[in-house]
Amino acid sequence: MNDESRAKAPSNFIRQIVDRDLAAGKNDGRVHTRFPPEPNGYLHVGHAKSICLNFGLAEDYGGKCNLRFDDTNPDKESVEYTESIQEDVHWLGFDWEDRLFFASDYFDQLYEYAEILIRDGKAYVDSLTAEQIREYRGTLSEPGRDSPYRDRPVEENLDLFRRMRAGEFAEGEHVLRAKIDMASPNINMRDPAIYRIKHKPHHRTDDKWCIYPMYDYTHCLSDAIEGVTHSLCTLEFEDHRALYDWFLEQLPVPSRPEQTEFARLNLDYTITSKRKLNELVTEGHVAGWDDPRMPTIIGMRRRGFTPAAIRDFCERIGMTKNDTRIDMAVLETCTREDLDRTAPRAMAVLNPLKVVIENYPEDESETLEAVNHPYDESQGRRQVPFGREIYIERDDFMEDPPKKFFRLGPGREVRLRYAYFITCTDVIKDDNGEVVELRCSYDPATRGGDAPDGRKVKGTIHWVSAEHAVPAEVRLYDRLFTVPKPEADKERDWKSFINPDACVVMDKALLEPALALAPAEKRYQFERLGYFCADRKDHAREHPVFNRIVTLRDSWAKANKG
RNA sequence: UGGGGCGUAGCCAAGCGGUUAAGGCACUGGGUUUUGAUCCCAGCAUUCCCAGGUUCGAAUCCUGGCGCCCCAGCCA
Repeated sequence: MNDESRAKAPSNFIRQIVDRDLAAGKNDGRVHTRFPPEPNGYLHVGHAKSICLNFGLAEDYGGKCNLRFDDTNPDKESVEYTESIQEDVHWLGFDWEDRLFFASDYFDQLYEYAEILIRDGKAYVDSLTAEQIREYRGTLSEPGRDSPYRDRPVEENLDLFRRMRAGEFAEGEHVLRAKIDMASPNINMRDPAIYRIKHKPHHRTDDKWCIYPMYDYTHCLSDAIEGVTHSLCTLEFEDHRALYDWFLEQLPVPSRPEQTEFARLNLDYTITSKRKLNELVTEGHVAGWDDPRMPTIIGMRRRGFTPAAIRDFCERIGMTKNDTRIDMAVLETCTREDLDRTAPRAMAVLNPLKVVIENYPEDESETLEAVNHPYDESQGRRQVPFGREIYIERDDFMEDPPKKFFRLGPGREVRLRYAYFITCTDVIKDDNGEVVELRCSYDPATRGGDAPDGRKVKGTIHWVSAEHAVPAEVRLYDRLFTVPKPEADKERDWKSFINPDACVVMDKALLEPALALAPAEKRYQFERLGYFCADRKDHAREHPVFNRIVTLRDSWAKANKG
């Protein structure tokens, strides 16, 4: 991976906390984080923010970051997801070395801890139904009531809990609860469930267990077991911190991690909810988790976004507790900046219009030299074939152009990039009055693109040689939704805002020959159009397929809008 | 209505009692250019949710409002 030297991330409130802890000599000067996904879906940009935070922090402070799967719910989890998540984290440029962990690795220890809680009178087996537990819990403004089973003797609790583990009960029959405070204003402290019965095989422990620990109980203990110092999570867990601390205080844990919360990422014109992304996939609104319209890591990768751009993006958006939404332009800028530096240039015509250069000798062709990158000489040069018949972009011709249109029009002269000046001499139309072909003349003295007499042209357009061009499919991607906050509308279903034009297929596109040789996932700038990436699944020598990652900035289009 | 958070420009975000209130994105002008790209240069908050108060001095401290987000899974 081309990594360059990664600049140290700007400071933020979390780094200030780490600095303060270090200065106070906390944790023996260790900084240890973890990225803890549940393997119940694919990772998305929101996760990228967390990954960059956790791994980036460890990197910058000479610490460590674990990858730990929070796999406590076999109903939703699978190995498919554990594998894709590992691939995505690696692709983003981070490495957990030998620290790949699973919460399920700790099931034995977690069970022992639960027995300790029971013996200490701090947990009990409740036999209320789920429905009843909900009723007993109270509401936001009223306290809950104690379960009638709350004061079961320790021995009975122990016996019941062991029989739960042994599989003697059906799902829902009993649940192990922490005994805290049913009147707590913090609902999470009203005797939360810590173990529930699930007669389901687990993707790692198979059928060893039929009781599974809950998130709140598992997470803090897993952090403590791993020696995590700074447990970073999103804002919705802020209320859970009291519980996180409670378990750590009750149990003889080997270390004392501290939870800090930050705001999750909201990106305009897309969604970052695993549940909703899953819905898009299962209902067929997109072609899969890796659909280039998806804000999943795998989708963004397929679209062509680079790891460096995504990392840069995560740095630029900041790290605070503010509930924010980020303008898509930030991601686009990061992507353009990275690709402008790195992507070789090439010419492709998306919507071809034939041009015949009438004074160019028949049955002849030649080869012209083009640079692969305007300011990175090391990318070298290439030969581009040229001939009497070429194709240009339809948008680069106007029959009755305004004064400021610096492209082709009847009688106008433009430069063909790396080639010649041409002048449009005639416009050929079909029966419907549609322009089907242009007749032009060229100036042989302008070979390479400069006029010896010093005359200038305002415009330079791209082109491909008709004889040599390679047909291709080019997919133009755009934002997934038509509105910035598809989830915000109370009346309309968020799915009704799916952008029908988020993928426009140009199946008559023509490439300069060099492009057909591109390997999958190779990125280019198609001059004057944007950045494109050879599709990692569908691209082939015989049938090139390119995805548009992002357009070039286009001040002409902008000036003509509205 | 109980609890937990948040509020600095169109969007992010520094700021931690004394600064002309950083920086980025977006936007607007101008220059360079064989990509209407890139690059360069300039502009863009007399004011920090509001109102009081403390202070020689407040975005920063205090008090009271207002607005927004999260929590009532045997999900994470």
